[in-house]
Amino acid sequence: MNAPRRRADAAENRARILQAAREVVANAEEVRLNEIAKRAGVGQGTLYRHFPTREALLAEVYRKDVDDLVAAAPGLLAEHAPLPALARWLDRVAEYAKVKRGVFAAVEAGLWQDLSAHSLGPIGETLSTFLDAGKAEGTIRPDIDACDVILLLGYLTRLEPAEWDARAHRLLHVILDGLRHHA
Amino acid sequence: MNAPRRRADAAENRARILQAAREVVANAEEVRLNEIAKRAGVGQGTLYRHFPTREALLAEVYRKDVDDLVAAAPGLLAEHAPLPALARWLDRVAEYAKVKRGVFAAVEAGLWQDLSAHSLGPIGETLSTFLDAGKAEGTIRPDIDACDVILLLGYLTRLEPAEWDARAHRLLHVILDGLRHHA
DNA sequence: CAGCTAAGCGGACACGTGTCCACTTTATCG
DNA sequence: CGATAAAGTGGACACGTGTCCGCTTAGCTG
Repeated sequence: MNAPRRRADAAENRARILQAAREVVANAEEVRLNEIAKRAGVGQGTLYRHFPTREALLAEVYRKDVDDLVAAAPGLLAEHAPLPALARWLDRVAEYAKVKRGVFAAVEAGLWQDLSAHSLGPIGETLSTFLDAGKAEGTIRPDIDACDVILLLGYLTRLEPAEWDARAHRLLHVILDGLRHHA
Repeated sequence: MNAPRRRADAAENRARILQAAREVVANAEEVRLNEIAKRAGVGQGTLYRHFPTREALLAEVYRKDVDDLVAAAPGLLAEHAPLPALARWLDRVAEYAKVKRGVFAAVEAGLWQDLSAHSLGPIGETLSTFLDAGKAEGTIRPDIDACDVILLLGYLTRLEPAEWDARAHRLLHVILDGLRHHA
């Protein structure tokens, strides 16, 4: 972590790539890696060196959004019972996914890589918080974990914009009902 | 449907492509369209003319499997109440998805195209049968449709083989619980 | 300050997908 | 049977992703 050898220019390149990525994401609908590289004035090799996959890049670009989402969790848990709190939080997640479709897909994919590495990542951790609270209370079935929920939430990725309003919210409720522990 | 003009050789090409596709799917893990074209002795253009997307091709290759799945539905509905019948059918679907992962993804994607075209396709129709029976009985919530269920089922596509046994069945139950109508 | 070493660079390349269009073939019709 | 129109063909091409490797250059070392 502490200052690997040649950080000066490498870090600058990394920053430039990120900057370029933000611009491209903001302006264009399509996010093409080589375009980002060109705009940042670096070769693809450099881009891929800093961000091994497209998901890694997008995840970094939107790290702040994820942080905001994560930060909202404790407040919800303090004010509501676990299940309603989770419902509200997922509403926020879904809202976000609606606006930033492509990004959400990327984040989800990245998240999936985290899971392979036996790390839940910030989103997974947050989900676990809700789930644990619900399990302790006895309202959430004890046999599921954050990974399961993420799997189910994946539908948000595939939902066409046109179908969004009609289905997203309702399906969230279906999932929440499924998570409920029927004593 | 009845004999468009130049069917003779075109149909033969189509058959050869299908034949080649079956061989490739059976032998290789990777399914590359251009390999199929080469093996069939046709150009890519011809392949894409007959099957506009990779899903269309795969769907045709596995049409029989889908038919089998669809054919199993009436029997289940005759012997069981709607919800348990659906549970068993989804078990079969999941079982199939486990063995033929790539295929399932392709079928799902194709199915999604059907839905865009306002046609449910055979799988969608079958699901609707179960859902309608359950709604009539009052055990399935009335506000969901086949499309919703397919959306939720999408997790099967993303599930890693290693995780399969641990999660697939359980998540099926979570979904079924979510579909249940709590009066 | 000069020389060294490896971290870092960047673009050429390989690969798969899907599109396009000039050419070929075949069914029909006079 | 020969002309014709259009259905069909096939491969070249454009594009995006991701990899690879020889060259550059920053930062240490004496």
